[in-house]
Order: sequence, then structure tokens, then C-alpha cells
Amino acid sequence: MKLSKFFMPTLREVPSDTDTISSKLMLRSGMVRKLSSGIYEWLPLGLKVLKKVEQIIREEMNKINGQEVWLPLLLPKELWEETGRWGIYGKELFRLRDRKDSDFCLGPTHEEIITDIVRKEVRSYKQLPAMFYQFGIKFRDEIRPRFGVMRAREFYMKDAYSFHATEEDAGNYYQEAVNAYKKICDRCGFKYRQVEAASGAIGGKYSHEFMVLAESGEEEIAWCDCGYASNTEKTECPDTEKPKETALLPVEEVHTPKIRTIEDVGAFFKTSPVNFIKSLVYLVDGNPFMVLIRGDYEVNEAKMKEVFSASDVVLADPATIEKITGAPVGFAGPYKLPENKTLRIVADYSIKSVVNGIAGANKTDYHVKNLNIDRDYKVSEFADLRKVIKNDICPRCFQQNKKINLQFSRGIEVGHTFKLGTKYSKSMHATFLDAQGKENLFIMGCYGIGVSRIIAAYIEQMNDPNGIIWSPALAPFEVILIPIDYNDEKTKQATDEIYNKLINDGVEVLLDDRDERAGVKFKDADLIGIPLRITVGSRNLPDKVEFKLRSEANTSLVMLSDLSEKVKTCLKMN
RNA sequence: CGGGGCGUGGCUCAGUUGGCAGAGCAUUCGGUUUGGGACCGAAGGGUCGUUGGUUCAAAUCCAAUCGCCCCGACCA
Repeated sequence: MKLSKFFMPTLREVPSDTDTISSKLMLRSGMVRKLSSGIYEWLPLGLKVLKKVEQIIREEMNKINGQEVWLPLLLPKELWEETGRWGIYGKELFRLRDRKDSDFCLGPTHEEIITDIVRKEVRSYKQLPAMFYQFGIKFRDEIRPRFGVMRAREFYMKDAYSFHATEEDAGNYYQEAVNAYKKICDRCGFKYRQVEAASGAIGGKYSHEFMVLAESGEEEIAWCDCGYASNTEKTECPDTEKPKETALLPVEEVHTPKIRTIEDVGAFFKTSPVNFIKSLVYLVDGNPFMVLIRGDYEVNEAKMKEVFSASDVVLADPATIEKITGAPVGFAGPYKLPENKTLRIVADYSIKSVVNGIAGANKTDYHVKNLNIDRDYKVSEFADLRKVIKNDICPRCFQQNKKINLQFSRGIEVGHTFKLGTKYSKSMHATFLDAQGKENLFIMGCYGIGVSRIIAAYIEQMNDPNGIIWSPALAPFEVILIPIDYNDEKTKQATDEIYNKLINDGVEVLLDDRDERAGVKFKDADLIGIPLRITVGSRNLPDKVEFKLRSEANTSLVMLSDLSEKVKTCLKMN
């Protein structure tokens, strides 16, 4: 490809539109343009990279017997009502009506659609297992689109769905899919980590995320040298707490006018939050829950969703709190709660360590102190409900009686694998006949990778002040060929010869044949991040050219006769 | 949705006691240059986000509205 004929509108100035490095670089290099918030146009350079990533993924999916399909974007409401997700997916679902006033949505994910195909077309265990995947646009009306294509409202994704006759087969296949994802990450050439994750709206029994490690990542990862790694949303906080050995004191009500927050209460009682029973009223799918947690910890709402199999967990509004506790916000507690048959009181394990604790008295301007579990209040169940903190220990090592502190990193979620079980086959009555002629629900798995996000995440990790640094596997071109002065007859001749030779060798080469100064060409070459740069100039002709890797600072001279070989080894090496 | 910021040539931005709409870069033409975003000269390009108001006069003051970015609750 000759650059003079290639539409690559690079920007000298840094766009003021965004703060994210990858987003700035994708705009500056002419990979994408923004049409509207979270909606992007992919220009030739960007699309070349997208196709590279797509092909890597396709190859790995085919290796695990995936069959590529193309599913529609415009989806009828009925299927979504079968699983209840027409309601659950909420505002994130783009909804629209046709001329007959029928409801549709733009597909944010395709479990319903693929399950519908399989229940209609797959009847026998002999047709299992089966895995289908597709590449396609997904639509999600994100609360806040940001970071360029990283969190877009319209994005490009590979989604895959597998169907199995038995749990065992589903489990084995899940591992294969995870291994395929690792290979994809390896081939793309970024540093990543596979972590345990919360399943969220897709649902299912358990799931793993693939995180590209980057300081700017939205996700936090907790990990240990033993191999344990998890999204901090999911990180287990084991039941390590023992009650303090102190004499139990009698309960005492204390007048605490206008003392509501943990800080206020700490100052008033001149004690640390470790002695507080923080009491929060939540609505879990609309039902009231009181959650107790030690004053120095915070509630992890993602864990609540998992523990209570809920899709919606929100802090109750002040009116509801007052109705349930009989006191305004700031004075809730488990002691002497007004009679309420529907209220469940659940406690984080950390509550076990609180002896002679302090909590709200469910009475305006009053707290109680010296509260003790069982004697003064009842808890219907204990669970792991808290957010992990910096000094927490590894839950796996703890099982082996070792206390090793967790380590923390940040990451960008590019892939997510789910063991769905029968979540969708059950609600959609998707069954097959087994060898005994008995009807069974399909056991399912699903596996998603954000293709457009992988690109942004890669750039986020692999860049320097001059621009992007592509690995040969993802680079839009493998080699950029720069003649210092293409108007010089000798330079032009040598450049054309090299260009044709490389093309014949099957190398993807971009020839910068523009009538620009050398500096401009070098700047653009660095910006768009082509892994190998070959510079042709009268300085080194007739027999040598300059050779430079984007990832390294130094240059070297290569004999024209050796060039072909050198290029090949170089591209393979990286 | 809550909080903060911003909308002025293609891009980055300047422009309040209200008084002819600017610069650099980019583009086109001419010339000089030519190994890390050159220089000189000339030219084209803007209903100052939109609507309404105040005023002899509004990019500038007021109101509403739309859009975009950043920080928090969603997710590949």
C-alpha cells in the first residue's frame, strides 16, 4: 500500500475530546473518528487492526470446534420476555418499535437468540456438544460511555455459546474455552491476567474475566503468588473473625443528637469504627434487607447480588429507612427494631468480631452501646458481603492456614467466560433427548470478547510518548518503508525495488511515498506504531538501508542483499 | 441521574468596561529548503452549538435548550 493512496488522517495536535491515552492515539493515528458519545467510525487503519484481532479469535474458536454464525441485531421483544430480561436489562437495552407498533431491541448479547435456534433445531444428545460463535455489533445504552471505543454504546464483539448434554462435558469444555482465550491473549501480545469474576446480568454459576493489565484500567484485581486472582468485586473475604475476649457489658442507650455518620459516632464515643455495627437498609429486588457490617468495612453490592441471587440491589431511600427502622437515616441498628415480618437481617462475617458494639437505636438522636450478638440482636444469616481491602489475606492460602497478603493491580476487562448451566435453557424450555429417550435441559456456557475493546486495551498498555507500539500480530502493516526523498531518482528506484520484493515475500508493507520532509514521515510512522521501519536514503545507498524496530530506540544498517531474510526473522521474533 | 468543566475556521486555542471575528497548525498556489512535525509570500475557509431576551449595538450580559468531556452507580 502506498501512503499517498491510503486514507490515514493523522492529527498533529492532541484531541481535547478525551483524557484516555488509547483514545487520543486512536484518534491521532487516524484509526477512528467519533460521531457521537460512545459511537465511533472505524477508518481504514483501524479496521485493518480490527480484522487482525478478529482473525486471531476466529482461528482459536475454530480450533475448539466453534461454528461461525451471523445472528440478527434487531431482536423481537418476545424472546427477551421469555427469560425476563426485557425487564431486567433495564435502560441499557436500546428499544424501538416497528410500523406495526411491535417492540424490538438492538441486541446487547445473544443468549436468547442462540438458545431459540438450538431448542428448535437440536433434538438429540447425538448432536451435542455444539458451540456457535459470531462477530458482530452489540448495542448497549451505557450509563456513561467513556474512554473512546473502550466503553462504547455500539461496539464490536465476538460472542460464543456452547451447548452440552452433561455438566461434566460443559465443565471440560469451559476449560477448553478458557485455554482458547489465553491463546488469544498470548497471540495479541499483551500482558494479562485471568481472574475469577462476578457474573452480573449474564448470570450463571461462575465466570472468569481476562484482564489486560494497565494502570488506567477500570477494574481492580486482587491476586496472590499462589495463583489466586480475582476481580475485587468477587474477591473472597474468608470467615476469619473471632470475637474479642472481653467481658460483656450491659446495653446502654445514649443520647447522640445530630450524630449520624461513622466519623461523628467515632468522635462522640471516642473509639474506632472497629467497634461499630454499621447497619444499612437495602432493597434487594424490592425486598427490604438490613445488612450489618463492621464500621471499618464497606458493603460490596456485587457480592450481595450473588449471595441473594438478585438482579437489583440498592440502598433504600430515606423514607423507606424511616418506615422500617422508625428513625431517620443515621440511627438504624439491629437492636429493638420495630416488628417487621419481611425484613431479613444479614451480617457480614466481620460482625462476629464485634463485642460490646455500637449501633443506631432506631430512635431519633439515639445510639446504643454494648450490643452483643444473640444476647441483644439476632442475625438470620452470615455471609461474605464486604469489599476487600489492602491488608486482606489470600483466601486460598488461608484455607491452608497461611496468612499471605493479597496484591493489587488494575486491569481492563477484554474477555469474560461464563458457566451458564441451565439458566437460559430452563426459562426457554430448551431440551434434547438423551440416550434413554428422556428430555433434558441443555447445559450452557457463553464466552465473550470485546474485539474493539481489545484494541484500545492493547494501546493503553503498549505506547510511548511518540505513539502506538504494535506487535506484528496486530499491526495494520508489518513494515513501513520510508524513502527520505522519493523525488530523488536513485532513492525512488531502490525503494520501489525493496517495496516489490517485500510484497512478493508476502510482507504487509506501507510505502510512505508522500512528498513530505523526513521528520514528518518519521513522526507519523511512530504514531501509527508500525513494528519495523526501513529507511532508504542517499546516505546509505547504493547497498545499505536503515533498519529500526518501533519497540527499540536504536537503528542499524542492513545490506540490501540480506534485507528479505532480516525482515522475516524480525517479524517472527516479535 | 448527581457533581465539575467545555462548545469560536478542518485541528489546537485566544478573544468582557458589549463596538468591523483572530492566531498557530492544516488546505490551495508560487518560491527557498530537504535524515525527526522547515521557512517566506499569497489565497480560500466561521450564521461564534441552538432558540429567545436585554441593547442603538451581543462571541461577550440574561434565560432556556442541545451536545461533548471528566468524577461516581453498569459491562466486553
